[in-house]
This record gives sequence, structure tokens and C-alpha cells, in this order.
Amino acid sequence: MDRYGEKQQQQQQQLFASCVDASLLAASGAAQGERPRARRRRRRGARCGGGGGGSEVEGGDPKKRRLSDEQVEMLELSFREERKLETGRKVHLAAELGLDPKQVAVWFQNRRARHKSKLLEEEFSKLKQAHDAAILHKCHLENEMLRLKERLVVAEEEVRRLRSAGNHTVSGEGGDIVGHGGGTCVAGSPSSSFSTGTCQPPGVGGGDHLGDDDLMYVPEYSYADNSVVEWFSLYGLI
DNA sequence: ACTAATCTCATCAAGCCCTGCTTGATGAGCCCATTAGT
Repeated sequence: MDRYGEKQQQQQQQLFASCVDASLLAASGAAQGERPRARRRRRRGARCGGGGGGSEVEGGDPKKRRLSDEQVEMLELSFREERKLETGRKVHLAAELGLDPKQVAVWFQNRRARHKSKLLEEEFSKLKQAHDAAILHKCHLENEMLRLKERLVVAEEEVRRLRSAGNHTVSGEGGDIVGHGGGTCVAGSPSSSFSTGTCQPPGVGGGDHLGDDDLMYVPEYSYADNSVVEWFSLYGLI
């Protein structure tokens, strides 16, 4: 029983994985491995009574008969108690409901299969929600990172400005600590931090150990706000 | 080991009701389904 259970679990996992893959990758039907089982009849002949040892429908009516509400209710009750159907229970249920034992068995088979696919659907939608939430969170984090980088650039500007102002003071020109227009880099307004890319100080300022790499971040992320919007719309979040 | 019963999975088709969904039924299973009884 255990081995069979394991096998079933594996199959379930495979099925679920393929479900997720298919959905997430939106691969055109060729979701990786083909089914391990190559089989399947195509067409069944015209449904005629008696075929395949099926249940003889009452009165010889060859048409498919729908189970009554009471029958379904009883079967549901029984299913909730135990999803597998031992022979004894099957026969008992069949007798109680006035059905063929085979019908009861088939009902349980279908019920198990449909229960399973429902569970998978629920599981999938939960995972999808989690996935969407993670994407959203990632976007927030990237926005936050952008803001921090902006502040960093402004701070670097400030440091550079103060340094160059300090140099001026040390060089003995006296008084003008602020150094209006003194440094070449100060020309850019501090608020327009993204302009630093074009406002590179020629590295004159003596111990300027702010590497050029630091400034290279700016153009790299300057488009990010748009891409965030694109992501949001891509994932249907806006 | 052999066999009958049972399982899962994919699919068909009737039934209900408006075009696609639900559900009872069937067939295959490929390291030739698995399980349980003999």
C-alpha cells in the first residue's frame, strides 16, 4: 500500500509541476515531457446498452442515467467518510441506493479524480498569488533601492562639494567656505542627482576616492520606473 | 507466479441548456498500472 501511495504522490507532484510549468511558462502545449503513458483510444462506437459490461440501465434504456439527488448525497457522505471503496462497502452502498456496484465504483473513481484536480487548482491559485505578491514585493524593493541610490548620489555630491570648499579654504583664500561656483562639479543642482553622469569632476579634487563606478549606477537605473510600470501591467497588477 | 479486483488517467458523450459545463461511463496501463488473495 505504501509503495502505491508513494507512486500516487509522485504522479500528483508531476501533474502539479506540469500544471505550474504549463501555466507559468505558457509554453505552447509542449510542456516538457510528454505523458509517460502512450495510449488512448480515440472514438468509442455509438453508445449502445450492454456494451462493455456496463450497468444495465433500468428498463433497458440505453441512455445515460443521471443519479438522483438522494443517491448523490449518500455517495457524497460515504466519500467524505472514506475515499477508497472496499468491496463490502461498495456492495452495501449499491444495494442501499439501488445501483449496480459497478456504478458505485465508477462514481467513486470519478469523484476521486475530480476532487484531486480541484485540489490542484486551489493549490495552483495559491502559488500564483504568492508569486504575484513576490513580484510586487520585488518591485517595491527595487523602487526603494532607486531612492536610496538617488540619496547616495546627492550625498556624494555634497561630500565632493564640501571637500572642494575645504580645499579652497585651506589654500588660504579666506572666508568663502561655501565656495560659490568654485568647483567644477557644483554647477549641477543638488536636486538633479541624475545629472551627475554628465557632470563628472575631472578628478582633480585630490583624494577623490569615489570611484567612477559609483556614478555609473545612475544611467543604469534611470529607466527603472518605467520598467516597474511595465512589470505591473505585465502581471495584471494594475 | 497467477489472477481478479481495483486504481489512475485521459477521454468520450449524454444531458442540460445555449455553448460550454457537468457527470456517468469506458479503455489502457509499455522498466507491460498496483494490490491482494491463492
